[in-house]
Amino acid sequence: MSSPSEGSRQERKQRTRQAILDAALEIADEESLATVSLRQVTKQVGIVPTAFYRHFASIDELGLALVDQSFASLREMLRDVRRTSAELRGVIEGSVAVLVEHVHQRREHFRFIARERTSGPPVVREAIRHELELFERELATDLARLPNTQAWSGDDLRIMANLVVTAMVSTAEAIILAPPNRPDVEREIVRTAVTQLRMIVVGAANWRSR
Amino acid sequence: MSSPSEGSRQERKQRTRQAILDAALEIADEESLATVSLRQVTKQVGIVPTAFYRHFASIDELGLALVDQSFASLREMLRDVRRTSAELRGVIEGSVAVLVEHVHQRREHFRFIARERTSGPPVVREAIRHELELFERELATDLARLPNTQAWSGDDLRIMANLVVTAMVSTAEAIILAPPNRPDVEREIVRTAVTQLRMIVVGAANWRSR
DNA sequence: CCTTTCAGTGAACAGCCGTACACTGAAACC
DNA sequence: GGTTTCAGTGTACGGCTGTTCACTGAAAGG
Repeated sequence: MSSPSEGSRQERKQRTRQAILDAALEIADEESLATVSLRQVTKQVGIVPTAFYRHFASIDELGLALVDQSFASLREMLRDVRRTSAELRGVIEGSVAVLVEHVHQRREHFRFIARERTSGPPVVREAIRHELELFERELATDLARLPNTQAWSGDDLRIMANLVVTAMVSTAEAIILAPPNRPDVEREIVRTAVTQLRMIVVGAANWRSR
Repeated sequence: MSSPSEGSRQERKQRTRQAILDAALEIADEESLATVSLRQVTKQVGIVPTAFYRHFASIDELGLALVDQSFASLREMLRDVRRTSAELRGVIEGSVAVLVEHVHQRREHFRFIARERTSGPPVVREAIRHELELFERELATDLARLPNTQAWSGDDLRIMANLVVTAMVSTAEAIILAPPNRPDVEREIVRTAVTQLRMIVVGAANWRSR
């Protein structure tokens, strides 16, 4: 009559799995994935420590699952950037606005990537590095559609994409770090990001045409 | 006759303190400062765990001391950049070369900053953020001496310095991550860094003069 | 020379860590 | 309806964690 929860067995398993991922993400947010213990996570979920192994073989594997989910958020953002860029002028302003919106919506995912990229378990670090490289390539194809970039080499597009990604990761970090409910601080960050993107775009164009 | 080691009492204390810092830096390099335990460190130094407290009140305090030493390395680099930039043409190439050299020489310090900036204990994170801000300001005054920047606002100089620091931190990370004894890979990183700095400098100049 | 200082010692503590193993009981299957 | 599957349970283990406290013995100071 009264099940411990709704749904079929595999639905319930999936829900527990997601609860573990959410709990780990939340705990890791305080310091880093390296400080997340299996026991903390399971306690927060409300299951016994050993039940963890029904879902993941190790914390590393859990970390890789978090990488997947975090990059899903990142790609969602890229889709939004493409959609809004097609509509109207002000590509740079629009893109930064989308970035800001997504960082707020999926704050923990963006912070996870920024953080574990340099500090996580080696496997996780490697996975993030790889995903970021793919992401850069995707961005490079978008940049190729900008005006004044038709004659560029693939190399130069990749270099520019790398710089843009670096600057945007840094912008995301700044937004995350900023105190909440301070629209003035955030507007300043946006202004900096927009200016930096302009420097990059205009600079790349002028440098190439020489 | 045979002392446990040379030197006066406070000299020996200073040497032990440095040994603790070195050991912590080495252990943190594997994952992060958050995974460094007092017992690991003291074991590596060859002293008993409780002796740690004769030098630091906590791991956090040790972390702050590491921030100091790491930024000393960073400032040493900036001094070298200034010295070589004054001599000759090719400011960008010269500066990147200096960066590469210093990253190799003080690899663990650079990695420590890049890593703990986002993942360390909150106090350490905050200290690094603050030091990086000072560093950016220092760099901004240097950038003001470049050609075509006389008319710039302080704001724009700061924004540009921020972008340069971001790009150089990213370059340092790439060098550290690169497999050793692969001059081809490293040359590619240098080429990317130089191109990116050119994009920034040329772009900033052109954008401003409009 | 006698006293004070203090870096390093060593035992003991309570608490958390990952993981092993045998188990239960309800859902899924035939 | 009887059997199988399997998410979650409960106990137990050795090992590592930070921190306490009283101590030793050599260097520093009067």
